[in-house]
Amino acid sequence: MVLAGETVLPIASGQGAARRPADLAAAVRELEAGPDAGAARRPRWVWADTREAYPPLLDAGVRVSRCHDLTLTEGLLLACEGRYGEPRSARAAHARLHGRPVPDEQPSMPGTLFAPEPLGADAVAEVLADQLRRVEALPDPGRFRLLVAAESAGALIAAEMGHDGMPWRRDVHDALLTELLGPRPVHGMRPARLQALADEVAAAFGHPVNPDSVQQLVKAFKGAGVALKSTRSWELKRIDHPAVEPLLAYKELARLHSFHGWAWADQWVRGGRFRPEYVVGGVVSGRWATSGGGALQIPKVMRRVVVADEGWTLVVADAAQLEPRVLAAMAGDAGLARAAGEIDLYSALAQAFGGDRDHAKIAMLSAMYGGTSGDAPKLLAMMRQRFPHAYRFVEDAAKAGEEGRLVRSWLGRTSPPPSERWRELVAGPEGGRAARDRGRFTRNFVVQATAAEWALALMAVLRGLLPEPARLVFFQHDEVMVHCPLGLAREVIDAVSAAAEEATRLVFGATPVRFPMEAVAVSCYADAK
DNA sequence: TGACCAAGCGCC
DNA sequence: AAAGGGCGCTTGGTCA
Repeated sequence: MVLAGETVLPIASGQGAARRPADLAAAVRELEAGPDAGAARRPRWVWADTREAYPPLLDAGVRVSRCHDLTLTEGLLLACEGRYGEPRSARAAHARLHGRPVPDEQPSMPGTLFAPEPLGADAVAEVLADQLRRVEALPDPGRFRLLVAAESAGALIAAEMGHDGMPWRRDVHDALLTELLGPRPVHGMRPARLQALADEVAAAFGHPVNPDSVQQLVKAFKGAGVALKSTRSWELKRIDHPAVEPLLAYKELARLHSFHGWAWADQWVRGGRFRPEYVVGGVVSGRWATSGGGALQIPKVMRRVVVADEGWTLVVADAAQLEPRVLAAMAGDAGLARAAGEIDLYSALAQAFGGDRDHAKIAMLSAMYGGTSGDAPKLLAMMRQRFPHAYRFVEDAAKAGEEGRLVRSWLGRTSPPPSERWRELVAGPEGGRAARDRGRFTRNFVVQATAAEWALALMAVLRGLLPEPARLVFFQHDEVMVHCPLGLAREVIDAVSAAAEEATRLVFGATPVRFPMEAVAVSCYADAK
């Protein structure tokens, strides 16, 4: 079912002509809840961009069960086809289809002078048909279809989470800030506690220093006979000077104040809800990004501000050691898969290694991230010996990256090609360094991107299993949060486990690898761990 | 004055 | 506890 502007166009055969209902939202609601609307029979909505099409429906109280997002799909396809940089909007895709000049990528920001007419329903149907053809031409269309479905479901979920928002108690937030920083200052002033720490720093140096200025700090330490390469906190911790302690305290609190302080809450919290703007596929690996609100960087200390409504609860779940499990499943490494069949993967790994858990963890992370420092080389040799297939899998990805080739996730998300700049660097005297850097990136890409796919599948399945009026309200890479009435907690917790199993089956088929996802019901996010 | 970069650190 | 890949976001500082 195509939705373009105000037009609804059935594209399955024999379902009638395009129409422009007087009340679009009501028409969509009706089609979603049609007489024979079993879950599998509900329409799949095809539209240019979920970020534009869906929020008005949500505002009108309408939710859809599935969609095909042309823009997201175009991005996935272009990358896969080795055409990474080309504009990915549905409009651009349509222009290319007709051999017309392709419009520049145009973020639809408020205040843009030209808001182009939305693509017509026929054009949307044409782009869809073209995309479906291109998918079938890929080496593994089945997996890619799953990727498209999951990415599109993610777009629905992102819009819904932005609409519903995560519970955020402003009174608790204010109390926390006041406790740590002092009362809210008038605009532009430092909170009392921060000012006191800044004064302590100045006193330690014997002259005023702006603790927010790296330059001034380095100069001040130099004057005190301490040479510093940077003012990173771990470097500061190593030196002995009376300014260090108040400075470290200042840095931590100043960050809290400027990133997640009162001004942030004024902008992002309304009606007891924090409503971030998620960007699906905003990271090349397929992880989500945010375009405001910093939802993916909320400091742990802030978790006590996230409190369920009266009579409701928060079901919080995160996938344990997701990335090594993903590697085990992808590489088809029997030994690693056996370890990943256990709840605590690292302990199982340590047994297979004959070493301790910490070393097993370092070995695993080094393999996935390309670590070289400390004990990594020795532990990597062990990895290679014990888990040759898994080792080979990430080594191949790294080698591809070093040679400037593309790599793909399990479902077919494709890494960006190397830049011109990179090719120049690689040809130059310091070429080895640039090559190794890209190798580390592609090595990690195959794992991180596939982990993102699993998480997307998990959310898509979970969304379909949630009983009304439970809502997904937060997602952070491998962690989800559901807000629901207390009485539904058990059902939601079970839904999370079921969704993890189903996501694993969807993405990897039959595999001995387990993906444990333990959910807990808490009234406050801070109590979840 | 606005655009842009680097540093630094929060999250996974 | 960190290593290491990925990000967002703010501040200070530079440059046109």
